Amino acid sequence: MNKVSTREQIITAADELFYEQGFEHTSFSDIANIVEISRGNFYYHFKTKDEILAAVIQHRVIKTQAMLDKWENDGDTPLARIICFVNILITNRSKIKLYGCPVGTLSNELAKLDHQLLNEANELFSLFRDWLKKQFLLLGQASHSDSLAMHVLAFSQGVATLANAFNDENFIKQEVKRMEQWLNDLKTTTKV
Amino acid sequence: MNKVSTREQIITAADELFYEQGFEHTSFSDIANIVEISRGNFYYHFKTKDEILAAVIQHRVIKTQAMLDKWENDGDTPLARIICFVNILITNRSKIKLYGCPVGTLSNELAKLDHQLLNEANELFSLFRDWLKKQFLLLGQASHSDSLAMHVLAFSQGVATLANAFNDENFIKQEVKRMEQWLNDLKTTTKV
DNA sequence: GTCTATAACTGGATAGAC
DNA sequence: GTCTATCCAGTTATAGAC
Repeated sequence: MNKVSTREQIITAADELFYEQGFEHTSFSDIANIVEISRGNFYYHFKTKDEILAAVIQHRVIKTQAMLDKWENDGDTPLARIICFVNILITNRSKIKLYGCPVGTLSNELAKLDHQLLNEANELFSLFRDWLKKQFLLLGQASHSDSLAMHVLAFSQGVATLANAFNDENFIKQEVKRMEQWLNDLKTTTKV
Repeated sequence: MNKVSTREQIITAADELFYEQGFEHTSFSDIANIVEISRGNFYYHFKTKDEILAAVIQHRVIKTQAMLDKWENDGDTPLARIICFVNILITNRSKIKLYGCPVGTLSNELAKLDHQLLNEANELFSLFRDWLKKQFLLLGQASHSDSLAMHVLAFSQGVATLANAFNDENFIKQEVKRMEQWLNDLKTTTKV
């Protein structure tokens, strides 16, 4: 069992708190309390709050890329892989119900703060978008692969937002079923 | 030309700032600067920040109800009325691109703050949900009118979130077209 | 109803001892 | 690498003059 570095502990704690409480609402004390270090020590590892945010985003990018790579292997067909994506809504439903989607909510918070790291945060969306686009290309939807990728991404965002607002996990299941049906229909038609 | 009361001016300014900057990020000074009153005077009108938030939500509820009533009159058929709803995305696209949906983003922010007025904010979602449900009932979709209402609501949320993240107004137009097509198809089939 | 002054507190950030 | 002590700016909120 390796010892986890303080820096890593800070990133993990901040990652979670930024999701659950929002970036701005999370203070250095909040993070320091979880990691059980003093606020002063904090500054040895990160000089500014933005530095922590940058590290958290970087951490999420790496985790996301690893997840996409895993789906790439797990799914036998492009359709199966897209359904892997759709199913994260089910897997993460209890947290989504409480806090929404980690990607969408951070992106929106930073947009309202007019924060300089907004573009970096939106990179997470691009990872999903490009990956989905690739799958739709393989599905033979060459002419509108990007449009379909955006549609599936928008679907996931809408479901997360409403599941959060109405505190409703069942709604997630219902909509995922609808989306799977739509994806299956897509295979057999060429409708835009 | 009637003089607008200071109280009303505060509510209008707060309404806008909460949308553009978020609730927590907006300070009393921000609002006071716009209304051009001192921070001290502020407390004559509202004792706490939560009181302003409550007034802003109440204000939005009234505006929303008026808008729904207007659509009720403007649209000749239930389908036309639902399309009125979908088209707010087009009408408000420039602001949505910058700040997302005012309903969804406030709801999510308050959820993360674990704020006591979260339920009041979510009432805005319920207004739309119930109104849409009514239209789908009239469309003859008795058995899943609520599920369809939620689907259309989720659609609007997803589109707003992605339009904001990717700074893309065109995406809004594209998805609205897709939704209108889907609504038209719904009339002729009984597919869930 | 509006103002100034100020209290009470919290947040991010620094300096320097250990 | 970790700590305590401290600074400074910004925020909510109050008291009291005009």
